[in-house]
Amino acid sequence: MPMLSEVKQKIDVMILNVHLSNLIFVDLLAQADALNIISLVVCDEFDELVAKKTLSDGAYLYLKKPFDKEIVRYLCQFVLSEKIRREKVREGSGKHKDQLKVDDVGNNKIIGENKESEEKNMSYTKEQRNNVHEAGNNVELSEKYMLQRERCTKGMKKNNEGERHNNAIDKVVRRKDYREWTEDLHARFMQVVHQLGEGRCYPKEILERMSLPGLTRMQVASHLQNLEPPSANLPNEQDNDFDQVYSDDQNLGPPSANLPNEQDSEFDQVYSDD
DNA sequence: GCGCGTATCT
DNA sequence: AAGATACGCG
Repeated sequence: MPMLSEVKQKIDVMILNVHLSNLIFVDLLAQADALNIISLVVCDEFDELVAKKTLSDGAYLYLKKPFDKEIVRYLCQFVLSEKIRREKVREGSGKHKDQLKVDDVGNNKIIGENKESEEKNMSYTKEQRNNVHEAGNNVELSEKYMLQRERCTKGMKKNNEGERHNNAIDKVVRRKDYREWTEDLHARFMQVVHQLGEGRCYPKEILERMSLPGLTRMQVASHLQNLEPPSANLPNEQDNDFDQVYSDDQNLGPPSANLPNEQDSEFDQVYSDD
């Protein structure tokens, strides 16, 4: 473990050969995970429970021996793709949502869309990339030999000591679906907001008027929050006596100095898309 | 306990 | 940056 963190050159991958009789390597896995080192665990037996434990402890793949050379070839591609994925996540190359897509287990989708960042650091050829893609989609292969770690660990709420009966009940706590506000969705949202007017732009009503199946009030609220520019508050129409005091750059005069029709246009400004 | 606004987290 | 979550308040 000290070696992992003290070695100067960055370690990309750690391959761990283990026996089921000896499971004390979990700390090592955790250490590697903390250092963002990709860990492969190799074992000569397949035990699903151990495999899952291993994966949840930070391993990226669990492999049963023996495996042929072809697997090894795919293996480096798996590692490579994971490495790229992590890099992208780390530098948050935002904008492109590929990275955050909540893939389910086993579908190691390869990011092929982004052009620059990968070209820069890596030097693999295009055909290699295609092979990677192939490997990622080769479900049969991956199911036969390995179990892949599920991403997006999270979603467990207050999993406190209230319940000692840890068994099949808690199952898989799925992360709440990530709501992506597409153009259409946003447009619909804006339409409803305008339709409601500044008087009652409350999440609940917006939610109801949008009438979309999976949408939650929280999501609407969150989106609404992002919409508002920091200093402008909306739910007032004309009875804002003291609000204007806090706006610094305009309306230096008393509140009564407002032009009668300026409020509407101001509202439009606030909510018009850039 | 819900719905809201706001702050903070990922 | 875009959403999710936490939290306090009425």
